[in-house]
Amino acid sequence: MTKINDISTEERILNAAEQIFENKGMSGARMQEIADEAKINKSLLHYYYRSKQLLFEAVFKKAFNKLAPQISIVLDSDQSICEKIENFSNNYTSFMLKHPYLPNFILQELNRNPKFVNELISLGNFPNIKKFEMQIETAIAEGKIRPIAAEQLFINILALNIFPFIGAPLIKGFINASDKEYKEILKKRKTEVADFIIQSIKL
Amino acid sequence: MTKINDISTEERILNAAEQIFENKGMSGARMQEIADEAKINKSLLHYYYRSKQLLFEAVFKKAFNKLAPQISIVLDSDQSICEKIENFSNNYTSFMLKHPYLPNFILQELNRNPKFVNELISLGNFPNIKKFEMQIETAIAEGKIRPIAAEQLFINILALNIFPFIGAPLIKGFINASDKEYKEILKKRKTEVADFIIQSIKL
DNA sequence: ATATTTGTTGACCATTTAGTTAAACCATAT
DNA sequence: ATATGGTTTAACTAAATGGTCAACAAATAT
Repeated sequence: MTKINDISTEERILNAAEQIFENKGMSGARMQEIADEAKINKSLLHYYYRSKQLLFEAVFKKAFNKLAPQISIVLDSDQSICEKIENFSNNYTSFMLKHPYLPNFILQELNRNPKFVNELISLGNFPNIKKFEMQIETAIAEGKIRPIAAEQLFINILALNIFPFIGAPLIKGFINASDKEYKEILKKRKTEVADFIIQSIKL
Repeated sequence: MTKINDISTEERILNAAEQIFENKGMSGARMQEIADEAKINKSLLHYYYRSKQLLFEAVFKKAFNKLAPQISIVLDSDQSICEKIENFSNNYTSFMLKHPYLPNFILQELNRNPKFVNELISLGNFPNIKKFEMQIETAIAEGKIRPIAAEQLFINILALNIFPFIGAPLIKGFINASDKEYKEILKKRKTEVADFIIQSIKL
């Protein structure tokens, strides 16, 4: 059985599959390429994960489960609004600097197959805006922040944090930044984005 | 010759190709599917556009040439900062509501093949941040807006306007919005986003 | 020791897919 | 009417690709 070795092979496959799927997407990825990356025979892919589709789903769910907890900071935690904005901007950007292809991969595949969202929702582990909505409405009623619809604020928080990774190639072109320079700009955003948002909603 | 018919067929192909490529991306699109969509024989695709790659490039460049002028509003026009933010937010969102797959398509393909940006730049027609940078620096020096790096502000403007389209399936899931409800939320953003940004940079 | 289960491989298969080709079609100029 | 040249089609090809299978290897249980 060699449990140690089992895990090693199965994980090597999953890691290789992540690498390839996140770079090329479901339709651009090739089973042979994943096998090469994992340095195993192509048949082994089918031995551990029956089909390309199932391997893809394993990768996708793993990727999504890295994203969901970050979103939960905003939607489900008990922090104050400012804390949420600051923590999310800082944590998310730090995390994505290490996995820059992840947001693009997830959104790409969700756009290609929007029904997948429903599966994720029914699987649980899918953050929901309700609690956040209450928090915002209360804060507005108490005169702590400017009036703004919770959805709009939520979209803004996501947009300002996620887009810089998805739009990287385009933005780099517009602002003439090298990879290194752009990475510095992203690092600065850990605090800049939070400031920008808070500045906009404070009275 | 039938010049009228020539254009009609060639354009029917390009329209069909847009439809398919923007939905499925380069690697997910099938030449047969494009032919079916255009209601012509597959060989005609190769007659007018030698290969899948060339057909794809025609579609991509056409798509990019719809986006570039919008960005130029922000980077190259002579409007005031507020006018730029208001006009871009309004124009861009209005336009994208009619072409919701466009931003996703462009960013997807640029992420998959970042070298393509260089081609676009060398082809001209690629907006550059320099002028905008000067404008922001001047406005800050004159005490008209809060200090902020031009790149950061520019990224924020793009993020707040573009992300809601790319992230649509995910956001819809988080906020429990139907397609119709989400479209309403996007419409509201035409003015909300501009307010949000201006609120943040004004003194 | 050896039978049994688990892991791994190379060879193979059926299908899909981009691309080709030769013939048919059709409008127009002569 | 008919030759000409662009347009369109059906049939075909070669390569790529996801997936299978039977045999081999290695570990574990008996």
